[in-house]
Amino acid sequence: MKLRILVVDDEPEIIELVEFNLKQAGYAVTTAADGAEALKKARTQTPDLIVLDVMLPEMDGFEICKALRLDAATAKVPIIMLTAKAAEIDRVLGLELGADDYLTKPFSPRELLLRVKKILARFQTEEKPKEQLRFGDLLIDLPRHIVTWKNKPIEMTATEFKLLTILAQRAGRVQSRDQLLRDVWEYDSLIDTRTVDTHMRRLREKIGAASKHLDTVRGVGYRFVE
Amino acid sequence: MKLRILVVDDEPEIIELVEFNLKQAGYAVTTAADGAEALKKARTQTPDLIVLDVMLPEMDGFEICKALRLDAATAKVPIIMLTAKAAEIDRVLGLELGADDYLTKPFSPRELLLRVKKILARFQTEEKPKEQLRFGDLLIDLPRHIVTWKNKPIEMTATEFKLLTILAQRAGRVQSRDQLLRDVWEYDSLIDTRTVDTHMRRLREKIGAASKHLDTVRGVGYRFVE
DNA sequence: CAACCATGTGACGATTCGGTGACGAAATGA
DNA sequence: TCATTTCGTCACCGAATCGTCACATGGTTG
Repeated sequence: MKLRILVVDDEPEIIELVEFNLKQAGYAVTTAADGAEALKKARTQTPDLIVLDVMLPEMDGFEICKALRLDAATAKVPIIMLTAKAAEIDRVLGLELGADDYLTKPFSPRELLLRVKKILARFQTEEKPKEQLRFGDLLIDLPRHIVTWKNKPIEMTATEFKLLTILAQRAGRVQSRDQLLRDVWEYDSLIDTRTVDTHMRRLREKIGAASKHLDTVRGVGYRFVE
Repeated sequence: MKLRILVVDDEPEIIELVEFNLKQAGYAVTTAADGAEALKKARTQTPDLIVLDVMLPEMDGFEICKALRLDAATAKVPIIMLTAKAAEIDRVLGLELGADDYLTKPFSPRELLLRVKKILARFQTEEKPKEQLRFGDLLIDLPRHIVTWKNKPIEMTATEFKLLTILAQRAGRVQSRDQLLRDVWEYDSLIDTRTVDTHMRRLREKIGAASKHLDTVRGVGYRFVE
């Protein structure tokens, strides 16, 4: 499925340039020449990204941006602003507006593409955290704070649960002891890194057969294997 | 590591001026006087940025630009075009060429430096370090801390993994033993440089056929060849 | 060819690393 | 309050890994 991009600008040449390049790169592009059209298309087509010029007749880019954010249907769509003045950058990225990136004119098509890719990559991978993690017979239920093995509950402490969860959420990726200390214990560890080992041991003990998922990578850290 | 800039122009005065200023600013500069030379150097030296004059004998800047884009090895290098005519700007930044910025002659050295910095900053920050390195049948997965050859995992120790990774990330460039000690062992090595040899040997042993990628450069160090 | 130097190789002792059980402190809960 | 659970640290052990050495090998130089 192609990613959809809405381009908002009133200058036909810019529109043409941007549209051509984005289409070339495999995106589905729709365009709008003014604020009213932009808002309407944003709501009806739910694009994955909006490229928005600041300088527009009637409703300017700032206003459109604000309006987009206020509408629940479009509030979360990433926006890249096009601006002629470097001085406007602060306002563009400011809190009230919340654009996700900006480009100052003149910009090269390649530059635009880089930004588009970067922003889309960021938003695309930002999947909402799953409520349940399942690996074979092992089930981790985050909201319920329950772990089961073959449907049989496994008792464990809060720290152990968090440790297991963090590892499972990054299944496959090796986590160093320092990393784990930061993420599980949160405050910058005044804690001995060996503490992680002890908790891993207790965790392994409790989850029994499921401990086959918990891998030690000597000299590096621990890893959850699927 | 200094950023490398290739300057392409046929007028010696311009070359000299640009080269002096860029070097002053801490860049590594190489120059080319015509299209053929430019293409060759662009491919062999993999500069981080190319400053390209439009007006050149034989092959003009537009053609060179196009040729650079068509070659995978140079397609992603940002280009700043130098042009005498403001009227050419559209073409320079336009669809078919895709230069990343332009300067109209005459330009001041400060102006050039500003552009160079701007462009380099943009493209430099976009590059995220790769999570996977693939060379033929050899795959190095950094976050997973796994190396495979023809999809078959290769066991190795943490040090060996780091050594291989560092070499692979700098594929093609020879690394001295001292360099490797610094980067792999991190602290300023109280360690014998011959230790590197031993680890290279163990590494080669373990990765078997893939060791064809590991080159010894007599008298200098080791190199990862693609 | 001979001497020399850089690198490959195998072996070995030293060190590091992770698993483990134990213990007291801290937190929890009745 | 007291009993119980959970936590962080420690000491110890076996095993994996490391750094170094001595020697072999092979390329280079005169």
